[in-house]
Amino acid sequence: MSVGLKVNEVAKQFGVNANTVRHYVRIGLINPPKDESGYHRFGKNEAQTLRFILNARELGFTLEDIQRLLDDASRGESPCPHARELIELRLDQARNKLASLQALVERMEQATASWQSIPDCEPCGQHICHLIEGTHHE
Amino acid sequence: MSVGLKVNEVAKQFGVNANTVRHYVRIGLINPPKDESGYHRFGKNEAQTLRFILNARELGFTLEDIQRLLDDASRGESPCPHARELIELRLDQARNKLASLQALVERMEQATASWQSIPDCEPCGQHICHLIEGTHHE
DNA sequence: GTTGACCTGTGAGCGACTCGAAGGTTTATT
DNA sequence: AATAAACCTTCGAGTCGCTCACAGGTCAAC
Repeated sequence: MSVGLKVNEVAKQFGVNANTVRHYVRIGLINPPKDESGYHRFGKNEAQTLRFILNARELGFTLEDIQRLLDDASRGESPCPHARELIELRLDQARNKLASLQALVERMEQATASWQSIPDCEPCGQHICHLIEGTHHE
Repeated sequence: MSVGLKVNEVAKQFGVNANTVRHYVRIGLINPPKDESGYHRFGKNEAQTLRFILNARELGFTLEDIQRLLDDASRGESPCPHARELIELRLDQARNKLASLQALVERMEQATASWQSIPDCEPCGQHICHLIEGTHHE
């Protein structure tokens, strides 16, 4: 029976940066055993945990959320109730972020569009950059 | 002639957190002179700089960008060319972020919708959370 | 003269990595 | 057998734009 994959191997298999995997190990999301040389070895359980982490990350859970779900599962409890609560919260936050980002992009687009017809300013002491200071957004 | 406003006063006037103003002072975006008691005093120039910073921030410039624009202006050069370059870059980045955030929100919405009809799983050792692991997104 | 409200500078914390340094291990080549 | 290349380890620090906390100085009112 094989001892499992090393960090670079498992990272390559899942298509993520090896440093990302090390980060998850560092903060305790995954606890791969070490071989006699001190190398982390990812067996079936650890690979499953990593896959879970990457799936959850794709769904907008924070690493702290994921830690909590893993803790639930390791205590033999169903993580589903927390998963439902947490994704509700993260979805709400993501929608807020999305709205403010959309507003930002619109402001930026309006600014660049209006700047097309404005020449560069020469320093006059009255303003720092009339492009920026002349852009009004309420 | 007045020596100018103190941090809390200028922050209140512009509707920002005093700590934010202190942060800008700390990283050198604003350099308000100090009075005999060591208190930062914001006169007309400093207030103008703060207004510029807040305007530029609203347009998606990073603080480093803003520093650069202020440096241009203080060297007597027009910051406009850099402003045009930088907003192009930041707009591009904001659009990319927007797209990935939109995709995230869609994944989250699909997941929560599909979870409505799925009961909580009991721990079975086969999976960590079938809600999350059963959610497939390509 | 003391209370309370302000101010100062500094350090640390947020989130999720990402990079670098310093050093140990393994593999391949000479 | 020596050595070089390519891996691995831990740990610390950097990213961004704040935000908060700490320890202490200043000032106006009572």
